[in-house]
Amino acid sequence: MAFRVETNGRLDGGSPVPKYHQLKQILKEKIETGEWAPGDLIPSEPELCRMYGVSRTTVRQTMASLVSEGLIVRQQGKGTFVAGPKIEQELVGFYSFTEDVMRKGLRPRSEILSKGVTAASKAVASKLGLAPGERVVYLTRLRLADEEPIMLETSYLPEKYCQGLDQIDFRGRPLYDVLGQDFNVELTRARETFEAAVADEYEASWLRIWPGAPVMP
Amino acid sequence: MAFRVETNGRLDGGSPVPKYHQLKQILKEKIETGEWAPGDLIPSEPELCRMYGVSRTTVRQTMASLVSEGLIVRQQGKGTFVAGPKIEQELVGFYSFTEDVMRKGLRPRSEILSKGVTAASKAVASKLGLAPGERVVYLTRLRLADEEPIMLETSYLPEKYCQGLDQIDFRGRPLYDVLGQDFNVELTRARETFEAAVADEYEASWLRIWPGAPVMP
DNA sequence: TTTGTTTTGTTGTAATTACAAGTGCAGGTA
DNA sequence: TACCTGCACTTGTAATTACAACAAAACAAA
Repeated sequence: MAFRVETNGRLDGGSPVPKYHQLKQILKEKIETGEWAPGDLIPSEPELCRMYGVSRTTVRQTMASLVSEGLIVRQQGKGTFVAGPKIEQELVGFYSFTEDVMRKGLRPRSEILSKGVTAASKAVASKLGLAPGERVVYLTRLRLADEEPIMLETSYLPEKYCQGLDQIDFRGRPLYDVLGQDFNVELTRARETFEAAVADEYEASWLRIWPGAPVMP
Repeated sequence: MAFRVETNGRLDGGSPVPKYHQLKQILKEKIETGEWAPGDLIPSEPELCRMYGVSRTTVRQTMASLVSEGLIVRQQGKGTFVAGPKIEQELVGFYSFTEDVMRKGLRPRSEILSKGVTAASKAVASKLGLAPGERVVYLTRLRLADEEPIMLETSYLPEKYCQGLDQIDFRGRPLYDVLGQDFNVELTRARETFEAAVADEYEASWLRIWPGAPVMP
């Protein structure tokens, strides 16, 4: 006991399962069990090397895999952080379709297919931290890049944060801009669902003919 | 001219854009232009090292990226091959959700959210090679793996190939099985749209509460 | 206080080396 | 023929080294 080495355990080198995969499972578990919560800074590469007795090569191979699975986010000079659920990632990480498309040199545009206010379903309410039945604003937008339909997006927001949202014309403006400037909504309380990120030809043509279909749950 | 070195050109080391990214663009272009066709065996790692004057580290970094984008497929001992287009992979390559899920050791299940017959819109008609207004069968299914909603899928098929499809109970059976055995439909005439391949927790709960929403265009 | 510089710690890029493991073939052996 | 062994070639795993790029805090100078 007294001389127990401060390490989370060496990885099994003789095992047929590669070290980077063993390490990946270990880190994955820490994330999934909540030992490492979303937003947490996780140990740096050199620390992990020491903790598990592997080279930086192996640690980085593990990290790359976790990044591609969307479990962690890395930032040069700062560190590696546990990613929230994808939704949160894109919102809290300040994902903006408009900016994203512009960065690629394309012209972004949104078509509002439907919007309004409705009572929150149980599922939506729980995600937004509301009581079931509380009123939420919904918004379904077709997002286009250079007039090419790219994404169908449905957003829910608590109505109490968005009085008058339906009068706003935010075509061409990022939704978060509108909310931030005009309503000062706390971003972390917004949730969105994203559908159909695929942009293949057929999907596009299918989206194009959508008139204003009633897609609300 | 006479002594031109047989190489595809060294990469620019002084450039701010990393070598593995430069190489990635080069290989990507060869694939997208068709110089390397789907199924082709592309140069081995040592060959690429020689051709572009980079280390195997860099080549492998490039390859990993292309694999994650689905442009190439690698096989230990054999080599690296150009992957077909995704759509083709999944449809013409006889993609079957049921088989795919079973291969992963999970129990596949489908819930039919809506089905019926309608007149083909112009867009759908053109994709299926029909005259506008011809009748098509539509089918919206929620696909589950071990009771976890994974995919929301809408299929269109020409009615003339599918007389009586609505009487069939194909829960648990691959759609192509049903069509192949009972209707002998030519697979290449089928088209599908895939939505929401993401399986994160929130998306799942959102799908779960979908009663049978009218999602037809 | 404000600004600029240095230092420290982080991830990113890259080369090099070594061996393991899968594939296919050529050649030898029973 | 049938089987096996070795060899050549492929990708996979892993350690090591070096430096670049970025971020933030600590520090020094105006």
